[in-house]
Amino acid sequence: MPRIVTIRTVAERAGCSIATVSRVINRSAPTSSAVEARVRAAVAELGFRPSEIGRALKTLRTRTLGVVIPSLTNPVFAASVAGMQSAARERQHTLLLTATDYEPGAEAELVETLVAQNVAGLILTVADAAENATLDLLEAEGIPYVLVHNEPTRPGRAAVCVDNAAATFALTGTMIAAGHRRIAYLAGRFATSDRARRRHEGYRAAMAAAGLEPEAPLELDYLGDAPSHAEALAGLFCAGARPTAALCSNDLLALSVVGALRTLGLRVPDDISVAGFDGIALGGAVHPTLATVDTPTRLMGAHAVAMLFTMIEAGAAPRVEHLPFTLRPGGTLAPRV
Amino acid sequence: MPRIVTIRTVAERAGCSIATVSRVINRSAPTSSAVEARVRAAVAELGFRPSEIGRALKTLRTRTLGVVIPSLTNPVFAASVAGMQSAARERQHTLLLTATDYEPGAEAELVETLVAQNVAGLILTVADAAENATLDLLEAEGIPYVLVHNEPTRPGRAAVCVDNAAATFALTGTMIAAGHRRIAYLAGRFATSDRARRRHEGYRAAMAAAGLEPEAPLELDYLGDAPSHAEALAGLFCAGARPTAALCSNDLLALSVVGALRTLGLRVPDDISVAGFDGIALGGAVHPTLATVDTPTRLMGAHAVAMLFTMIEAGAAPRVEHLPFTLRPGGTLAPRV
DNA sequence: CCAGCCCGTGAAATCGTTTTCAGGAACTTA
DNA sequence: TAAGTTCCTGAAAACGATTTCACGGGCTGG
Repeated sequence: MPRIVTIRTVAERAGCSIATVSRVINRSAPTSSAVEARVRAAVAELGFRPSEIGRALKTLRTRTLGVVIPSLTNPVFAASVAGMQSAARERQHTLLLTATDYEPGAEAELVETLVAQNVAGLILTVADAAENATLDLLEAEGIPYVLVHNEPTRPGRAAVCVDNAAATFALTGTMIAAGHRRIAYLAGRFATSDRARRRHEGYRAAMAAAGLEPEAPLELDYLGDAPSHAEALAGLFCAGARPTAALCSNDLLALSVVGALRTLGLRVPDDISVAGFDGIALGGAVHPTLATVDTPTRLMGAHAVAMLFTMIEAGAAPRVEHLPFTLRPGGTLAPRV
Repeated sequence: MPRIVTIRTVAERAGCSIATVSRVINRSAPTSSAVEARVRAAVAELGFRPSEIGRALKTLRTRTLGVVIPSLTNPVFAASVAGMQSAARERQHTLLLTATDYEPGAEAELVETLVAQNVAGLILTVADAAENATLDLLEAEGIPYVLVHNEPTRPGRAAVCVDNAAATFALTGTMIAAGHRRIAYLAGRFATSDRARRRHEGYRAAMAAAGLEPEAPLELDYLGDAPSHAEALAGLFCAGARPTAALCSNDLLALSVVGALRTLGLRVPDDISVAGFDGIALGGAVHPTLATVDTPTRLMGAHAVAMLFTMIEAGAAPRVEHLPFTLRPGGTLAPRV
């Protein structure tokens, strides 16, 4: 029994045409105050709210933004979506949310779905922004989009992100300054994603700048069961000449690594220092607190929406916006004595 | 430059009427294999995808589910939305996601927005399911909805939840069995929400059943800064005869409480045992691991979607589905020696 | 061989809006 | 008073799909 009160109902009640009702509602043209009052009264009495669908069909524009992220389970993405949601709401828009769940082919399919819904624009975090047929398609169709977390190398792609390389460069520098020489690099399942690559580059650059030998990255599934992590880490950290510190490519991984090291009988940070990346809230709630790079995740989502609107409304050209990161000291990172 | 290829373009290309194209696409009526082949070819060549808007306007039904939650920042809600998303995707639907950010009046407004988009149904977590004008409105309009996390007392409201009272009853029982007699109850900002109330009831019932005196609940903002929590807890736990255990109404709060107690110089669990509620993933990543009630959050989201579909498609009557919880032992809860 | 059926197809109505176009009333100005 | 403005309003045409209705051709059965 959906939607029985349409603009026609209102028009009858107010004794005018539907065109006039539309004009009153959207203030799209001047109306006499008498008519306007009658229309407003009718709207209120009937509880009328214009159908977004009817409106969208005519204008071919919806008040909806499409979102594609890998997963909501990762607090980083959850936080940025939260930022998008509140920024969108301020502008009377809603989010059509989809997640790939790390399924490779899903990106293209989800974008297609969203485009079929005539979203006003898209915000997405993709595996690789460089060679991405889906993004090419959006550009070909002229549908505005903004990337979040991705750092596109190719010009012409709009994005909101932090400078991942600079951030790991700085973080690695802090660890080196604390006296660490052998710093392991532990990567999550994102080893193939563009941002993970950039982070790794920053690590290598910092090591090289200090005249140190970068370690080969060790790839781990984050938030996989801790036992498996312990096993994977045993080889590296239970050897004679082991690293004194571990740089993890994200916070979830870092928290898991701290736990795994503990089960191996290694103390953090006494035996091994650990640092993460992202700055998720819970990093500050654990003990010892997690040393990490604090990235303004929620803000990134909000800025992405803002940027998308400048593109939609003002036709602004795509650009890359770098948001500032800060190093967050934490108990897991101690000077090497 | 949106959407240049419509069903009409396809019809011309295939040399048939738009009605036939529609029939082929939806298999809504038999077509000759020759025509069908031509239409499919045209669809493929043109990359045609039917406009959800056009379709929705005619049928007055969208392939979209509206979601209203308090916040994405809480991993509990993020996880249940993740479950909804994947369940919806299996059924070729997408989520229109909104969050109230704990703003009191927002619920009604968001639901109105979603209804204006002609969502097929709604899934929501509200502050109070008992006396809720918004839900009454949905029922009056005949729009199907399912609550998640809420435990409606009034019959006729569909919901997927755990038995919060039974769960805290069990958890409190475990603590009592471990020898604790004075068990503090710490509540989050949800003190007013129906599920928080149910949890508190379970605690009180368990205490009463054991012939113990329930403590007055202490209300805290969760994930507020730890210092403020330490301050708030100091009075209770630095007294002479202090509780030996604290039951927290959710995991985020519990993690924060553990940290706050630590800053007060109290050891967990040696001096004070702590337990949470929800079973968020990170509870297992911290040390000591968090004792808690494990609730199938993601599953709840998925089940909510499933239930919603039975209501939409089969016209099933609203019902309350209780999902099982399990007590998850953890290092924060130790026997009192 | 003819009547009757079934099957595939197209024309047209419809969904709820926005928007263009034209017309009528009121008012100003010569 | 006539002509020219200005303003407000309504009729009607979109937008892109689904769906009803009717029709024509090829069957089948008597």
